[in-house]
Amino acid sequence: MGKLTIKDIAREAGVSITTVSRVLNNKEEGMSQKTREKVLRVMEEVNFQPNKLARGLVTKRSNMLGLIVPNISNPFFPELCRGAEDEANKRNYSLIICNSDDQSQKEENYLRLLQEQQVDGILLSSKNRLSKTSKNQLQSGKIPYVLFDRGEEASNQSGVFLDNERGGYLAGKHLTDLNHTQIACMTGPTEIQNSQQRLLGFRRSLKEASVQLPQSFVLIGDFQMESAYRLAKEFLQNNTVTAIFASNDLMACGIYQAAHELGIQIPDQLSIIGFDDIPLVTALIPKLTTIRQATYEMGRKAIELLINEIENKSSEGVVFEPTLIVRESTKKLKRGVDI
Amino acid sequence: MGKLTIKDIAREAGVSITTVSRVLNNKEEGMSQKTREKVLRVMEEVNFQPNKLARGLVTKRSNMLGLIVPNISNPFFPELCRGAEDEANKRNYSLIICNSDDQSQKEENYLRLLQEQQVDGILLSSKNRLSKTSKNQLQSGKIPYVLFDRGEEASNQSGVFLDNERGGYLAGKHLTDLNHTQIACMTGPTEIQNSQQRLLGFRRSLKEASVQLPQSFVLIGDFQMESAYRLAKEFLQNNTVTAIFASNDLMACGIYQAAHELGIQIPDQLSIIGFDDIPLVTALIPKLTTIRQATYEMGRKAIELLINEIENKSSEGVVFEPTLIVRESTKKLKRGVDI
DNA sequence: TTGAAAGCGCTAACAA
DNA sequence: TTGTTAGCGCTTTCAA
Repeated sequence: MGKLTIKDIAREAGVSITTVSRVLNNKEEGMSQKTREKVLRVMEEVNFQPNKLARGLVTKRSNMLGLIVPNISNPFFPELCRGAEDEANKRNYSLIICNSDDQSQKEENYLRLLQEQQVDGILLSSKNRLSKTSKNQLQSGKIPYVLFDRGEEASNQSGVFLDNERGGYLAGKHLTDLNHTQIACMTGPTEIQNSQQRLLGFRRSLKEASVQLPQSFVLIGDFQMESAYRLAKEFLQNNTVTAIFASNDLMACGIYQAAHELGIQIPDQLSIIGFDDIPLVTALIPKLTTIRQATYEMGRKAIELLINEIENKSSEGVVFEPTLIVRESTKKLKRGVDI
Repeated sequence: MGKLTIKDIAREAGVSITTVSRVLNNKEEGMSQKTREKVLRVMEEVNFQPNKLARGLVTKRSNMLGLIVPNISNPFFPELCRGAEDEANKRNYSLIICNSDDQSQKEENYLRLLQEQQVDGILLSSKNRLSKTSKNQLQSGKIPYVLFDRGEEASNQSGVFLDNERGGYLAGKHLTDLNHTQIACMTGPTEIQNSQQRLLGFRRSLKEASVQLPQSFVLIGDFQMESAYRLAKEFLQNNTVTAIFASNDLMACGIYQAAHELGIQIPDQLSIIGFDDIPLVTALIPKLTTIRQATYEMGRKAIELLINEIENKSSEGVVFEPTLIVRESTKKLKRGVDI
């Protein structure tokens, strides 16, 4: 026998398919308790599993959501996905996860695919501004979507973002509060807004403390460990700083390696502060001081917004505040000390 | 206007819906080039997106696959998911990802949910043996599935596994080859078969080298960093060993912490070898020597098997071989040295 | 309180 | 080479 349908249940229970459909959807009104129980019993007996595709075809609701991340292997995203999945599941939605590798081409393909799969909404963490094609794709489909992790200025589009400027500011302030005056900064790719914002905030805090940030102390990284290692190694061989702010934790790891190989002690000779607070960062020795994003919560919230938008058509953005997590990789300098 | 359907395309192009369906499905036979082009043009113009739910309803193929992992936040799994997603996408399938937290209850719920969503197959990484309910669920639905990462003895069920015994053996052999004779081992939970297998192989290698493994040197961990730290700290305060094998990298991280706090130098006073080779492990100082699983490739292969099973009904298991990755956390002892 | 019937958007015989 | 028609499994008027 193939899969059972409501027809089979109806026949077995001696009622019409309408009635079966009614108990399936918990329609309270108008139905004798007896009938309902009879149907339920039959369903139970045969372990009936309604076909959601068929339902979706008529209700225009698939109860599926798309989630596009740059790369799930980037340790920043699993937590986010987890938050998203938990919230989605709680609200009876399933999550289709896609990796765009920050390529517009892939992003656009997935956007189209997801719409063909009739997802009810899309959660999108796109590199930067949406490509025109992506935007068209999204809007022509009239599909609710919320953006995550990257800003879209002056948009009425709902989204979940971090106050990156504030994060950069906190990092810089922490360092200047510890009396550091010779500070370098490793940013992410310049075309990514998040990088820019973090650098901006960082600059602001240094300025407040009257600390200079020479242009040559701003290293342009790419958010990866490997290149951060190389950049840092070269930089540290030729320059003297007492602290570095890495725009994300992965790059901070690379800096650890470089310092280690050069025999530079953290935090005694060099303070390092990261950004993100990815889980494994507590495994570093010494433990990394960093700026935390509430990643799980952001994933959860993003889904919440998305579902609200789907169900009520209401829509608003949320900006999360980063927090400073002081661990062991930053150290207070005696006032006026230069190494 | 609502979403466009093949009806609209048919009307616009002045053909029947059958014809539209035909070009949609690239049916070569019988259709003038002119008609095909006309239809394609119309589709192009309005950016037509066929409804896959409707198609699935008739073809009995949703082109969706379910992937159940214990927890995507465990750094072992993102790589796997990535491999799975890439392969799925290449073959035109989408992936619904679910976190079971190793709870049978959640696993069963997801299994049911996925079947109701009409996924074409399921990739399942279950804690241990499948619960009876899960098994029933899977079999009553007649849904193709492949198991991942954990064994199911004497089953004709296809799956993708690692030779964990061999991995444990390699770890032990590496240590004895380096002349270590006082060795401890931190395992995962005893009820997880993988743990057992790794320990078994480890024991075998020590035996071959005539090295004792006292019962008190076998620490039962839980694959987490935190408890590994606590276990290791207590153990290292009261015992003298020159090497520890951690059954996964996360626990190795915890041991690093403990050693660090006790002032024990790695690898000079203590060699550590891990298991898995999760990405961030190269960020540890010194870099961790470990047993590598080809995680991405396993994810890819698992999807390949699953799709084969779906499409050809053929089915076979694959066992991957672990490899030893020597980095900096293990050190050769002079023969006959005891500390 | 219940059921008959239409139809969601698509595919697949079968006919022409 | 093309079209007509009957469903896929479900929900939803509308009628009884």
